[in-house]
Amino acid sequence: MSERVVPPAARQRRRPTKQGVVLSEELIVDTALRLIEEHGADALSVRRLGRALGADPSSLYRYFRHTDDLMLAIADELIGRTLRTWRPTGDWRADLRDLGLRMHAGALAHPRAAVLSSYRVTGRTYEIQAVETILGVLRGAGFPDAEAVRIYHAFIDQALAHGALDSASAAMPKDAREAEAAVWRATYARLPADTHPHIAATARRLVADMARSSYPAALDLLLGAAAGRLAEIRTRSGQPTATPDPSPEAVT
Amino acid sequence: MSERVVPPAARQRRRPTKQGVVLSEELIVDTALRLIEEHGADALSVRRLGRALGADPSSLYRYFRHTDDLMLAIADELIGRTLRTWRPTGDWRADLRDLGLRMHAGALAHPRAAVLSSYRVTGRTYEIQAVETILGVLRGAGFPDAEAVRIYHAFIDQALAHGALDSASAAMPKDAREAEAAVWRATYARLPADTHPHIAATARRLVADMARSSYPAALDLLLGAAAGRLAEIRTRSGQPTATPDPSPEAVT
DNA sequence: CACCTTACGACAACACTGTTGACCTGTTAA
DNA sequence: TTAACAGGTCAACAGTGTTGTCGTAAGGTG
Repeated sequence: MSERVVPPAARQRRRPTKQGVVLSEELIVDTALRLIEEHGADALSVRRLGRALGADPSSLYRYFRHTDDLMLAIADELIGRTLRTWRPTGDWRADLRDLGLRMHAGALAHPRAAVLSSYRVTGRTYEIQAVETILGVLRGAGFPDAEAVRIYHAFIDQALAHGALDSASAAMPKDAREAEAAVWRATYARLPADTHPHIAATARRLVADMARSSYPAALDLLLGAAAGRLAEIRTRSGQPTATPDPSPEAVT
Repeated sequence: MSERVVPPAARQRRRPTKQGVVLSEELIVDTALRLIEEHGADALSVRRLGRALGADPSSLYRYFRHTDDLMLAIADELIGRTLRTWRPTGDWRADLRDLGLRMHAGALAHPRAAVLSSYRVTGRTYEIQAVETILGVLRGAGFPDAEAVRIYHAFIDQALAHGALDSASAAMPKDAREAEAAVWRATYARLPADTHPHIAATARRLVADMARSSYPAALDLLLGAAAGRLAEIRTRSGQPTATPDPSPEAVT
């Protein structure tokens, strides 16, 4: 097989497709994202993507070794898009909160890509850029290196894990998703108080609350804990903790 | 089609398979779990499962409407197994910590099943039992209903999300997992300080820290925040926050 | 014990999936 | 002008979930 995929830099013979399209890694990724967005998560298959591009499915294997590779490229593009819409203000807590929410929203906009990429390390440019940026925010805020790394890890894992969780339900076929909602209403909301007193007592709240994502609350929790650590560190290191921390613990 | 699946209670004609196996919902679920565990996540397909059971694939559709149904049954069995090994002591914080860690461990023990079941609501017996139990612990500890529901939601989502995240990497084929680790060492640990100062400064810590799960830390964070809320609630409601919480809200 | 009903396992087919080896042709460098 | 070869195309393979149809053996009934 020698090597089927040629590194993008070396590409030059840009022969058009039978239908007149000139393929490129970029065009493929963009089309894949559009496909996911328009026709749902299950719409992304090599064959469908080929059809959408106006090319034979097997052409894609000249650009990506396998579907997984393509997914990583898509994931990195998503990271890039999120990063580009983010405007840091200098307030580390507000900035990280904003970034976390944007990452989560980005994941929800492309559920299938998010699910796949949550546990993968792409090692591509945008991912590296994101790591560098977040570490920069934390170290800039005054966290010592060990602490910065630990908080970075917690922050990114939380964003990815919740993003994947919420994406996964969003990526389910519509009828399955409706069936889930029906389970809450039909099963949980109707359990008798004598066998399931706690569920019965909280049924209304339960049904309402479970329909929402728990990410924003979890994010604020994490940032709150980090802020606490920072204050502690500042006090200990001589600086007499002056900043009164005006964070408005608002949970959407 | 009338109805292909017969409710388990009504089953009586237990005709054996050509290969002599007598099918049952239970046997199918157990075999599926074994299959997932032994041969990886992709090993679970209707056809493979049929082969492992010694039955025609289509027979399974007499027991489950579609694969999704089967996955829910598997997920519920997993919940049940976790719940059965858990012994509550009456100390809500310790109990929830223990349960969270057990759920996480259970997920890691069956990585492929955990990934698939993390985002689904089964509505089956064990899941209902788990919800009732956790709500009971929280309400027994003195959390008002609204708070109990909110904390329950955060707790369960966190356990599921981290369980799925950590399971997903554990479920990757071995060579892919090694490739990921290599990315950290080969890419991140070698970025020059002039273009990526923050990564370069923390590279060693970063590589070491990213190899571990962030769940235990995240769990303690959550429980700490909940404990803080509880103290606040008690003070406000007149009780001068002294009681060391002896409530034995043990739910079987 | 024989009969009838029907649950349920088996079979074959459908439309789909990712992936690969062989082939052929247009582009480009020499 | 020509030769090399990148890269698009084709056909095929092995797999997937799912369903309509059919035959048969198990069970209740008389």
